[in-house]
Amino acid sequence: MTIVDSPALVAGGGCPIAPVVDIVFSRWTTPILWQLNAHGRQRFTDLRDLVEGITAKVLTQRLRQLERDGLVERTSHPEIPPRVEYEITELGRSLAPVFAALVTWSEDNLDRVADAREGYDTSGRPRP
Amino acid sequence: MTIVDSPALVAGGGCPIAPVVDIVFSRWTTPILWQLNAHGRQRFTDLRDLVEGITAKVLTQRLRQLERDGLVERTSHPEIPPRVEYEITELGRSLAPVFAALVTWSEDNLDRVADAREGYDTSGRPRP
DNA sequence: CGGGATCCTCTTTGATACTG
DNA sequence: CAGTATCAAAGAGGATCCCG
Repeated sequence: MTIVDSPALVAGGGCPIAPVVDIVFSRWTTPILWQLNAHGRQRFTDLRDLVEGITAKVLTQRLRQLERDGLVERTSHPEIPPRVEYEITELGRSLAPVFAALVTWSEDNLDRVADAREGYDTSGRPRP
Repeated sequence: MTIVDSPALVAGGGCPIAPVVDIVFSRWTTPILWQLNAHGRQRFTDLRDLVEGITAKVLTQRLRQLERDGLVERTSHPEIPPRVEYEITELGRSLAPVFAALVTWSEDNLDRVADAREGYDTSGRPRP
């Protein structure tokens, strides 16, 4: 069994991109990758400050997951006090085209979503 | 206040693509859009069967959200028994390049993620 | 048939305290 | 500093029943 026919994909409703979505777009992973890509190698605390709103506990969880998936590399310096640095990997950087496509779509269509929401909230709600 | 400086984005850790991620990659939305795009207009029950694993309640919630965001259009036929059809909109189809980028990335890199996971689980776990 | 309402479970998250 | 442990809170999701 490979990653593409894992239970996660089957649970994804028969959608070919369900695995990537699980890997790249689970909660907090996008901001973490974005900040690591924008600011380079970061210490744990500095990264926590860059990713606004995240707690240390959750940041640790997400970094472990990203490290396991090969998108982020962890470097521990055996010093006192301890120093741990995180860096985006080449595999992580290979997501750049995906992120670029999302930026483009945002610029072109985010205001259309806002319009749709306004119309829906005003008068478009489902009628039976 | 526009959609791009909404609380959701601020909570997204200062990441420019956080709004799109909220809209497009919340749970189940990708499989739903994928199936609607692949199979065209669908009745509620048929769509539920296409999206494996989803319950009627959750499908309704997600469809409401997608309709509000303008990605899906709902058509209700006042008959007995009732008939409701869902269809992807032009705005929804404009996501095609994003989805295509994800397919490409999957084909090129999903096995690398699998390798990274195996290495991590075998011997790569964080050492203090 | 397409849901809405209700109840209940279970995972995720937050807050706080503690340690090598 | 960079976590881990623990407990409490919250929200998502499932199961079931009912209605137009």
